[in-house]
Amino acid sequence: MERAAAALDGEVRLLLATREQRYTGQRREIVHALAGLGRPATIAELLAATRDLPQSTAYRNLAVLADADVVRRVSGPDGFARFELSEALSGDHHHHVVCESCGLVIDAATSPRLEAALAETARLIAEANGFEVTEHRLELVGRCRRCRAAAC
Amino acid sequence: MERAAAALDGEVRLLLATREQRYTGQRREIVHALAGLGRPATIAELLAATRDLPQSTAYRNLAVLADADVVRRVSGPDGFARFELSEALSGDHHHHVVCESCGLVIDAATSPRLEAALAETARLIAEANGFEVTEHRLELVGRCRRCRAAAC
DNA sequence: GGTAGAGTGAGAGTCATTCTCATTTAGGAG
DNA sequence: CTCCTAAATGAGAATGACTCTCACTCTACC
Ligand SMILES: [Mn+2]
Ligand SMILES: [Mn+2]
Ligand SMILES: [Zn+2]
Ligand SMILES: [Zn+2]
Repeated sequence: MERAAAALDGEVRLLLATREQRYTGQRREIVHALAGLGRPATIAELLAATRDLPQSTAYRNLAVLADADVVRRVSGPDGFARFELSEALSGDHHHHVVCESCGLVIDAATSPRLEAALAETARLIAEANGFEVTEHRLELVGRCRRCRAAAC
Repeated sequence: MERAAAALDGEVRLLLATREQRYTGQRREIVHALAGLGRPATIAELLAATRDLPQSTAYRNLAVLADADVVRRVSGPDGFARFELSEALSGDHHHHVVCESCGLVIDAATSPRLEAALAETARLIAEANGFEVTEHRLELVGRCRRCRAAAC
């Protein structure tokens, strides 16, 4: 993990440098908390996972990190914003599964077949509507294992 | 349109009746405004498209209509909630294309190939994570024709 | 017509998020 | 190392979409 953490820091520093932003201790804490969690985290989760991170600083730094394409903002089923390391950084395109009962959001692997169908859909949309489709977001909605077990 | 409008009202009345809710004039105005627009509308758009609809009544009635499965709440790229007639009512499963420049959201037809790929993905998720997937939401993100034309 | 309960609407309240600004910090110049 | 300047910080105020309150109105049913 030492090596991976150092490589992550190097990439983040580079992305921030292109926007003339510094890679401060708090920003590193946020990035490493997100890397450790491995799923989209709310502000509350980030505050719990770090030491001495004021709420206003968390919001401001997440905006900076999102602008530098270090993190991505994901909207969950509840009203809370969630954040994860960007696909540019992790190099792994994926989708999300959300539990409509407890709000949990986890990553879901994609597949060549699904991506091919999505690409074809995007092409048809472009033809029919003049819309240029640059990315897609897919959420699979349901109930997580825990909520199913606890169900009445 | 006369026939279709009457049929729509009948279905809405039935859906509301199962929740012991009335189909009032304001609720009819909202439903018909949504039917006329044919794409997810914001509260502001609904207020502009109707006469004498106070904001608080719009929010309350949209909540009632959503609870009765007459309308569906869709989250747009900006922070604003959007509403459309439910798929149960229109009988047409579809996805959305959103313009990240101006916030426009329009409907996008699906295809058997895409739905099959989505169903397979849902099955794999269930196997791997114990997640019971009941529905999916797909947003194709890009730039609309108007924003592309106006681009710098 | 009378009445009980649903619906209405103006305004107050909520709360995640953003903004403000005085203070602290850090990186480069000398 | 010591300034100097601009970025970063953080406590609190402000914002704004949305929800709640409650006195009033309407409506379905008798
Ligand atoms: Mn993710
Ligand atoms: Mn739609
Ligand atoms: Zn759950
Ligand atoms: Zn646009």
